[in-house]
Amino acid sequence: MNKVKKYRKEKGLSQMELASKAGVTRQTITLIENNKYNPSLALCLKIAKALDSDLNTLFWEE
Amino acid sequence: MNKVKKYRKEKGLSQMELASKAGVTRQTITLIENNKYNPSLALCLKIAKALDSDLNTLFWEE
DNA sequence: TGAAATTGCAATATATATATTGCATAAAAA
DNA sequence: TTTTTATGCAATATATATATTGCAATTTCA
Repeated sequence: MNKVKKYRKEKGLSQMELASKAGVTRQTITLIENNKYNPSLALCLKIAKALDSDLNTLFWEE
Repeated sequence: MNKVKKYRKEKGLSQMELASKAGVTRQTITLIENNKYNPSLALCLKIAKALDSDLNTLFWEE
C-alpha cells in the first residue's frame, strides 16, 4: 500500500538509516513498510522529509 | 498548522457532518482542527477524501 | 427575542502506535 | 568459509489517539 520501502531503496538507505534520520526506531520503519500499522501524521511528515519526498507521494491512495 | 478547518468551512460542512462522513466522532475533528493532537494516517486519508482533497493540501508543512 | 445548531473543552475508558530488547534468517562482503 | 549488515518478527512497556458522554458559550435562524 504505502511506498516507503520503494522510495527508501531508491535513496539507497537502510531501514536503520531512515529510522535515525526520522528519529524513530528501526522496528517502527519495518512495521510501516509492511503495513502492519497505521503511522501518525507527525511520523509520516518526518519520513517524507527524510526521503526528500511528500505525503501524497508516499501515502496517498486512490 | 493543518488546514482542515479552512477546507471544511469552504465546503460548508459542520464538524458533525465532517465527522460522520469520515466515520469518527466530532471530538476527534475538534481536536485535530485545533492541533491538540496528532491524527493517524488512516484518519488523515478519511478526512482528505471526505473533503475531496488530499494529504499534501491539508497536512503538508514546509 | 428564544429555540436550535455549532463549537470548545473536560473526564474517563479503551485501543493502538511506538520504544526497547533481542533473536533468527538471509544477503553481502571480507 | 567466516563475519558483517540488513531485514522480519516476538514480547513487553508506555504514551497517546480516539470514543463516549456531557456541559457551557456562541452563533444562527425561526
